[in-house]
Amino acid sequence: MLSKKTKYGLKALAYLAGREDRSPVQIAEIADHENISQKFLESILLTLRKNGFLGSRKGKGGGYYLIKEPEDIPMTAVMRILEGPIAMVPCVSLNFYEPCQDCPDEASCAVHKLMLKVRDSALDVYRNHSLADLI
Amino acid sequence: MLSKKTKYGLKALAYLAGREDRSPVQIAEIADHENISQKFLESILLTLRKNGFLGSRKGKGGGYYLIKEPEDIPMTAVMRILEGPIAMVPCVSLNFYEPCQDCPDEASCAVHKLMLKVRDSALDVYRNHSLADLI
DNA sequence: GAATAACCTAGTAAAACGATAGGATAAAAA
DNA sequence: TTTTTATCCTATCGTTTTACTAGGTTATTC
Repeated sequence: MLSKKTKYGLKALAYLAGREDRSPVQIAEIADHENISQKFLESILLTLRKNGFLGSRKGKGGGYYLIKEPEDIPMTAVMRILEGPIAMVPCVSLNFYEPCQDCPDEASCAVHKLMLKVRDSALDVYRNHSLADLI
Repeated sequence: MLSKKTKYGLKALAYLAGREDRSPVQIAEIADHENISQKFLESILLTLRKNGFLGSRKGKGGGYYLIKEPEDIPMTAVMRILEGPIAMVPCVSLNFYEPCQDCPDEASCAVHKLMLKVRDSALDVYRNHSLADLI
């Protein structure tokens, strides 16, 4: 299941991407428009900024704005920052790999083989979409 | 992320499917072979039985056994019982549909469109695999 | 009737989730 | 310079989910 954090983050990014100009938009405006708790959204936008997706300005006329063009923001990157691994098990994750405690041999693991295919199929979708496709 | 419940359930089913005969196998044997807590596995096998995937016998020589041939057990069915919805958001789920509170219009929701594609890609994998493919 | 092994309900510790509180900092306006 | 505005940041908190565990019940076999 997609966390609310990811869902809200995607909606906020899509909202920013859908605007004509790239002038700062206040958290309150986004939260209001997308029906998101403002405080919660605040923390989400903060992590998006810290990870290079957004810029921000304080004070009057401040807010958040896209730092790159929507076409140049791949969904793989966004999903990995917001949701974490795209894979359903750490042992098939490209960016968050971890071996399983319980299985002695990955190559002969039934779950491993299936989950590799599921990961590849999801990856295929995310790799072929940028933020621009969300608008 | 795949829950341990699902992971263990898949492993147990694969273990049963990989045996030559369909005679009952004790929980202890499966738990031992797959490095799973026996009590936890017990509850998982119980739900698999209640959902028509397994049969069981009590007493000496008892245990669990596959009720159908592995080829006839689609991964979609197994995943839905063990893990729940295949979709990442309820609003794009075929079997567990629920509307979102926060978004007024599904058709114009950025997340909705993307998650539909992700669901379809995952569904494609599960639909093209049966338990037989896990061995 | 003793041993065996599944059946079943309940409970529980720990982690994750979805926020919220409240002040600090920076920038613009007065 | 002071006030206002809006992000920055850390900490906390209630609820839910997860991953088990406990302990007794029932059915089957020997």
